[in-house]
Amino acid sequence: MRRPTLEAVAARAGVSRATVSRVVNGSDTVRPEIRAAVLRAVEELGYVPNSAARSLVTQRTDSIGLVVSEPPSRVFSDDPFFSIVVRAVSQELENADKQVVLMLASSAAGHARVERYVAGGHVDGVILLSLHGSDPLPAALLRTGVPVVSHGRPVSTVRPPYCDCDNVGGARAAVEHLVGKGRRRIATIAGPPDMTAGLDRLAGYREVVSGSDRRSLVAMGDFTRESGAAAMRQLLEDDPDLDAVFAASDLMAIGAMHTLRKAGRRVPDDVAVVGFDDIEAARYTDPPLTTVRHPIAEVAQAIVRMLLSLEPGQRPEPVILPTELIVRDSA
Amino acid sequence: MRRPTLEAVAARAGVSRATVSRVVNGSDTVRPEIRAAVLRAVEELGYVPNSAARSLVTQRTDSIGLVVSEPPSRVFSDDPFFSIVVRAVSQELENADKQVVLMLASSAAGHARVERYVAGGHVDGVILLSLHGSDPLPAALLRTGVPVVSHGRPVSTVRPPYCDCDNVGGARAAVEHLVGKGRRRIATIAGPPDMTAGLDRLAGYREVVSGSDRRSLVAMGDFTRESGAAAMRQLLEDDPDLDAVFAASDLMAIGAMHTLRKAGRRVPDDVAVVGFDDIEAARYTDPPLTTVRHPIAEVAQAIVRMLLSLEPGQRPEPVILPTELIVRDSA
DNA sequence: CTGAAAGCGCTTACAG
DNA sequence: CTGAAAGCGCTTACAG
Repeated sequence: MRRPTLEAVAARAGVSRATVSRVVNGSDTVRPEIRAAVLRAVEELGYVPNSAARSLVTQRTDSIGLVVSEPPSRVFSDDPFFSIVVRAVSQELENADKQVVLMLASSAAGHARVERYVAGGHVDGVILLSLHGSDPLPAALLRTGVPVVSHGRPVSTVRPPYCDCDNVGGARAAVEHLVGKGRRRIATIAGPPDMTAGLDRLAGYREVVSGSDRRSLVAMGDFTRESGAAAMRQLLEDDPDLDAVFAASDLMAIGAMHTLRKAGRRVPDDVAVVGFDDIEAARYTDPPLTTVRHPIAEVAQAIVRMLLSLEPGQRPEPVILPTELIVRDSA
Repeated sequence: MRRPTLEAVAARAGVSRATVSRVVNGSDTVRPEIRAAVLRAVEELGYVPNSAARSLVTQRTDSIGLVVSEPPSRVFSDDPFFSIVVRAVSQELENADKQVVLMLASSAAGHARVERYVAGGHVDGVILLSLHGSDPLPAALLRTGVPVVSHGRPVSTVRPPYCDCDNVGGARAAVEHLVGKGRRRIATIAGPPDMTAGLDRLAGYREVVSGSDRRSLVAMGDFTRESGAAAMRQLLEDDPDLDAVFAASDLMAIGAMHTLRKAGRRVPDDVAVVGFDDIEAARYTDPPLTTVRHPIAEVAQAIVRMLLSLEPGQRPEPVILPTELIVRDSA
């Protein structure tokens, strides 16, 4: 079932290929009768332009790469972050009539593939997700000359333009809330130290704690429930008298609450818990989770707009969106 | 920053474009010295083949479309199903050196876009997700002649090949477990009636209930937490004496437990709860959720293999993977 | 084993 | 306003 070409449409409409091309591309320098005849032929033949041929001459592909750079261990995690970003990006790109090409790079081989793919001119731009400190991808992609933006501030020294939420301010608000509730021993479960979301939320915690004559008490996690549960066990061992914990993600807060329950601590009576992200699950925990809203979809939309308006050689300023403390029952 | 072409590599290596093409594509009919010279030139110039030009002549794109057909209301839900499928498909396709092009079709305009995109030869095959009864997409895509497979049995009369889990059997096992525990008034929160996962899980429930001289008690949901919470409220109103509920998704089970808690019912003492899917969150509810394991990633892998091995004109048999009851504390 | 040549299906100056 | 022609960057019979 061979698809009809421009040639076939031209023959049917009795015009040249150039004219068909003009009509198909919406040029307004075509006589109405001719346009109508061409459109009829297009319709009758079910003509759809071949995208490879078009890209070859226009040097555009009308697709954008969404590169997710994650270690294999987290690739199957059910972090809603991924899903929300993917959907928001697709939706926003849809308005610009562009497609999303998804690329997971979870290994060195994966990185090489992504790099080749981008260098092969397959996409007009790249959105980077989940950047880790040692990640060589940003530098490699920047070198291809293709426009690149990052969802979240990258750790690496070579920095593509990015959009992020106010991680430090959000963490600060969370911990200040705990201080305001009179909590004395406030611990934190931090995110991975090779991601800026991990670093910045920890920085916000430290600022408030050290500014209020409290001692800091830190355990590390990697944003997953399981790591939150493990970190909470560690924290209880380190200081059985703690009366509050700020987890750098809702998933870790959920894991922490699981551990607290098993240890017989009541939330918030014995230990107050605050999360970060305000994912939907935060409304369904027992008790419902007090957390910091992370405008994930809004950041994604901003990224897309940034990418689409990027002029060659230009370095736009980062965009930082505000967070908001959402008080529920856990703290 | 113009990228080097075959031409440039040929000039540098002192051979013809045909020879460079052969080396780049791994043909073994090239003399070793020449191959080495070409590879050196490729390296020095940083040559990467232009994919549009290659596709134009080979008529292949080495990418596969993943089409998610969902109403806008659910597009931003954080159902891990979406994330798991996307990741599993990418991973599996990576082994075959193919890329995933993600397409969300959440409106009539979206459908038209997807159809045009596929008809435009942008992808070599299509994987369909979240099919709803009235969805015109399967028929439209099948008409393009591009290979299509579906994740989950489609409702529509025109049926692409598919892979699914044993929804009926899984639901049966869940309800039999409740019967075995001596529960008398077993309700169900069903999925949407325009999706086979909704229909089949309800059918499994009905089979067991009606085969054990119990009355059925059904409320409808749409697989989300919120719908599960609302359905549970309805159920408690309809029959305050119910002592068990089978929810057709873990998310709905989580919503139902939320409602039960607010209504002062203890789980499982007053009301036993069983879910479906065994998402990670099921291990972190209070109490941990008894559920039916849905091998989402395995189904996705099977789909990809099916798609890649599809011969033109062939209609492979559906593949149905088994489910497994996971007993925890909620029932 | 290698090269000259045709051709994949489009777009876009350039003439007219 | 329209058409003839060149060209985008590859691959692949076909000769040799």
